[in-house]
Amino acid sequence: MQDFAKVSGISRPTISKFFNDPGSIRENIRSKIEAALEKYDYYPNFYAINQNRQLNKNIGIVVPYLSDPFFAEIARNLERQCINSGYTPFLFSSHGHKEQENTILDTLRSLKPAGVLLAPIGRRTSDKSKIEKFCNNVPTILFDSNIEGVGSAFIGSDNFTFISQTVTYLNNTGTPPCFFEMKNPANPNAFRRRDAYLKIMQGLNLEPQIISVDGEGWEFEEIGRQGALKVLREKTLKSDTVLCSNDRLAIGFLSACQEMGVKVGKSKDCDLRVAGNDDSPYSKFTSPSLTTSSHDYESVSSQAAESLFTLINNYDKASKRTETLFSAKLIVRNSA
Amino acid sequence: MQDFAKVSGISRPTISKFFNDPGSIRENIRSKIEAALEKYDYYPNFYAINQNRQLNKNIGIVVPYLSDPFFAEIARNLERQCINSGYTPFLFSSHGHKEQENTILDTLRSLKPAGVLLAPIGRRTSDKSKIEKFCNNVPTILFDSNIEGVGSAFIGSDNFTFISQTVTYLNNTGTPPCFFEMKNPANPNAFRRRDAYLKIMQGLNLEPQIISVDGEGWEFEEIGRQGALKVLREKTLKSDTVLCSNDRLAIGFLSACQEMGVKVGKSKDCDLRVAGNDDSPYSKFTSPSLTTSSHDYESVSSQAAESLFTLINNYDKASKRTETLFSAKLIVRNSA
DNA sequence: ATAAAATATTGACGCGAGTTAAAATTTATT
DNA sequence: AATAAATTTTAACTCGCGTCAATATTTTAT
Repeated sequence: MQDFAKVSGISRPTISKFFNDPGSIRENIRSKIEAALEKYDYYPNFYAINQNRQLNKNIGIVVPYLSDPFFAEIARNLERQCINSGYTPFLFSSHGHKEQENTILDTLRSLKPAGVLLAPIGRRTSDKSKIEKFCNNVPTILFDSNIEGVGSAFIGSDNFTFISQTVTYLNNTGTPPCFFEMKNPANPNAFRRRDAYLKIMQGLNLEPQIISVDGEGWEFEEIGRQGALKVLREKTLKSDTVLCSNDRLAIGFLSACQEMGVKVGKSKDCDLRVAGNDDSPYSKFTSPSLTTSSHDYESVSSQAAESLFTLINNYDKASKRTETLFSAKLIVRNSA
Repeated sequence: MQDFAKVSGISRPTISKFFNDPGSIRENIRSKIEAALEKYDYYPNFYAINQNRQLNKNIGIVVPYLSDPFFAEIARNLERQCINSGYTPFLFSSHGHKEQENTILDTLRSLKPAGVLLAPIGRRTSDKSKIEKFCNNVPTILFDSNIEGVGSAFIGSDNFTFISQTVTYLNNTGTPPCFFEMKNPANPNAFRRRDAYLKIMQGLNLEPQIISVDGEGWEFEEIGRQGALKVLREKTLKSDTVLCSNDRLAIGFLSACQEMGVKVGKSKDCDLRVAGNDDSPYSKFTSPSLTTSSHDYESVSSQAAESLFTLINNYDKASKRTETLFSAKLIVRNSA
């Protein structure tokens, strides 16, 4: 930078100011710098920049599993929000492993970002005390999956409305649904959905049936398919309507139905109605297209990002932890 | 680190050595450090670590669009490879925009990573001279999408085998296919696939039909669906067999067929056969399940990672640029 | 026990830009 | 034109750890 300052005819501190906020220096000086920049192709060193800075512009984004289209979509939105607000996002995926999540937390601690947007792999799976300690050192907003009392805020979707809307709809238009889920879900929202299903069925004075299928990991479609094949073969379904804990399981379920010659849909000649949750980008294109509940992706991500930005700018002033839940929107398609 | 050295009773340079390679110091000293680490929870500063280092362990991974399941999958594999080899991967998505790709390149230049795995958004879309300059400064391996002469190596899939296998198979089992694609594809491999289709049909002495549908961006399913609806309504298909340029378009095509009551499959009562390319994670679960060509994800990613690691360790010795293409594997399912 | 080899300690410098305070210069105001 | 206000320049310090050379201390081999 010293060299660049010399050749551009501007003092080093001014150059430094320029890179932090080009608007803070006088027009004629700025254009001189810009001209020199064109000519000499200098770029500041990331490590040196951040070494002795009080507040940098780096934001960490952590999701449990980036190959899941839901998280891919959320991550994409969050990155965009950060970029638009002048931050540099660093994206990490825990790959569904606690160890990886911990490693990422260590990396981030060392990166000392201005803030972090964290979707933990789960209250029961994550290393709670580690995350707690992390949040005490780095301004952090939790999203998607809540850990009570941890982080400065939580922003997510209201799993109860997901289920209640759909159960009500399915009940009003036909048989009340049974609930199809993983016995050991990778994502903790599944527990809340199961609870919601039970509560709502109870409220409607209906007998619940929960089908919990085997399988570990994040290959939900295959797990759903295998589970559905089993259920369909053994004919253990007590209802002709199935509500799946998430869309990816539902996609697997639909695939099994096709394989078994079970016709899915709303018309009279159909054997089964199947609904999902999450409105994954692929649900619109299944055969039949999947009836599901949609996250308010846009609201969740913009709210999470906004919360983090204000948190960053007011980190000294302590404020109460907030939890924000966005309601689901029922998306009626052809499968139920 | 000075403080930590004091309380742990070990000298600072030794602590420094410990963090760079715990195996390089004596057992008894190491365990002392580890004990102190437990007790005092010290972690080194990322910026300071990298500031005055000759070779760091950071690797940049850049993909054009992370919400595309193909890139999500490749990125996941690449990250794993890096982690397993002791590197810290930093993942970036260009979000399909040249400007974003350029910004990422700037960030990476400043990050001075040991190496970069880059999948450009495309020979025609990317800022070629910018990428070229970048590659002169940072050890870079290109993957997925080649830019002739740029980077130290290219690793990708052989688009020709994708198409040739499938065309041959479709031709042998029924009508030769027409080719369904985007007029202005977001991913440059589409051009190679189109060319391959033409060449192969010519070689077989068959009349090609290319259907190029409108639409911009990365929402391939919807683009495929709209395009298919148009084609099906206008009955412009000259063949009862459709080969789609990629799986996501095919998924949209299948969705349109379902909507129009067109039956897809291999049996006699079916109207159409549809095949895709890429073997996206969702293709197994469509109705009917999608016949497609599979990338050798594992080989591409491990080869790309390995190439980068050896490049990093031999950056001084100049070696010739190599191009490695992995063949596709035909995955016959029910749609064709 | 002694010599040789391997490792640890001491002390000091450097990385490259952020940051600050005082002095010098430019621009804006009266 | 004189004064006040806003920027820029100068000069120097800082950040935390990598790195290196000389020295001291282990460990291993003889």
